Amino acid sequence: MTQLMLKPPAILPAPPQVAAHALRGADAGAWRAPMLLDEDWLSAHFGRALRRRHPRGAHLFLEGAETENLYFFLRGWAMKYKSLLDGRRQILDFVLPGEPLGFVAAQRAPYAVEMLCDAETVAVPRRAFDEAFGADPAFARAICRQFEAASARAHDRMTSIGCRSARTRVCRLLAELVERATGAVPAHAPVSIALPLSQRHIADATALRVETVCRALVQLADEGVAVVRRGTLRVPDPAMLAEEA
Amino acid sequence: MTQLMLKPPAILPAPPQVAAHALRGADAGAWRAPMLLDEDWLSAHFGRALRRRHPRGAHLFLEGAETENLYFFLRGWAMKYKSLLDGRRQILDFVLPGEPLGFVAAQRAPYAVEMLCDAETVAVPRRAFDEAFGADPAFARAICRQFEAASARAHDRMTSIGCRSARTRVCRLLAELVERATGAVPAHAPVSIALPLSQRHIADATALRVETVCRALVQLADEGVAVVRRGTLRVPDPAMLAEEA
DNA sequence: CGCTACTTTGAATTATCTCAAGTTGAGTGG
DNA sequence: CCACTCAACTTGAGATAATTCAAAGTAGCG
Repeated sequence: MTQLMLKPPAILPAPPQVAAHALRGADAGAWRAPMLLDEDWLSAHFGRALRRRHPRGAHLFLEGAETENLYFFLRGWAMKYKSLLDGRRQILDFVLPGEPLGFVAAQRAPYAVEMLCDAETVAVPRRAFDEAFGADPAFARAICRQFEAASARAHDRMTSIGCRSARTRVCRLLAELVERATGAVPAHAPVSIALPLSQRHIADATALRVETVCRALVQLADEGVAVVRRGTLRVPDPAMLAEEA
Repeated sequence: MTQLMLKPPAILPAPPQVAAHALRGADAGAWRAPMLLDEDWLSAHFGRALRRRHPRGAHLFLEGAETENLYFFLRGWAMKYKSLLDGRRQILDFVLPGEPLGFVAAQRAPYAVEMLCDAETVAVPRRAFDEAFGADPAFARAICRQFEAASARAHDRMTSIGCRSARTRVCRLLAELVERATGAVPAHAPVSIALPLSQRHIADATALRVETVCRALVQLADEGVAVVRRGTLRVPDPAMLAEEA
């Protein structure tokens, strides 16, 4: 009954370049990344599925919360993070349009989720999700696939944080985000994407301090490798950035 | 057709304490952790499932390999790791008896898997696995659950590596392994488990250098928090160790 | 018994952090 | 339109946890 709504990102056509807007947050995420789970299909499949809008800074849920829904991102970026007792924060992953969010087994959220810009989601009640998971192997597989991809990203980030220099960690993060946002493998053509992240966010994702991130970004900008300015990331040569990472 | 072979670890009875053997590797993992996926059930379910023995140091597969099987660990420990060009190695996770290993979506292994001691697995051909996944929602859910748990561990480790001191990172790792190996939540009763890891392994898992790990372990031993000696980890007070982590 | 890998300890080095002090820039309200 | 505010960004200089390098000690294994 379900047509193939699961497209491997790799074979998707490269999306159009997004214009570089000066407004951080407002326009970030307006362009839709490759939609792994089609919205119409979601609506049809989950009768009680609820479409929701979230302002920048809103929490979808906090760490430890009992979540009654799972979510699919239609628009906007979010971050998964853990807070530490000493006030530090580790950003675990980012959520981009087209990606699912939530847990099948865990009762309590192992991390918090906060919107990085105005966003839109489809909330699916756990029960409906469970039914779909059991009834539709293709759906189950797609979810599993997403978990696997998230797991791979977690491993990459762990390796990055554990083994690489500050500069390299920042490069890797930027390269990853460009690749995920554009859905394209790194080429030599210049790319520009809306990046709804402060240096604080980059610092918390790479396990560096803001000052260190700042120094790295200044250096990268000087060298023309990558320029982050006013909510926009410009990369003259993504392949070069990827190589650095 | 499938009886409930999926038991949440939390409600399992605490397993018997394993005797402290002096032989690293030989006896490590001889005791079986809570089996999430029963061996008999696996055999019955996957006709072509193949039981295999692997010596310590053997690779199940290397990073980048095209794996034709998925695996379930019956006995022994293994590690998932990534190798870096400069010779460094990041251990991503450990695999304990009762846990599945493999990828549904990825064609190529994103990490290598090496045995930490003599081990025994059940290899399930990808095709058979896929069929079971589609045919049996309970199985699919169990797999998803395991992925989720692995993902949570990756997030914890990322946070640990990114935000904590050398000493704390080592404590967290030891606490995690004790909890996974015994299947029990930390109590005040002394615990001793076979730990088939060298300091090198601990270093690569915590993103520290061997010397730093050594210094941390010496300190922990002096304070009576945890003692690692000849393949055995003794923890006088697991609750205290957990608190430290 | 001797090789090899692992562990331990010390001393010097360094990447990153911390602290401190600007500067810039977006948003606000007069 | 300007002054004000607050947060984000930038830069410098000093502190430090962990690394690096070096070397000795120990244990496992053929």
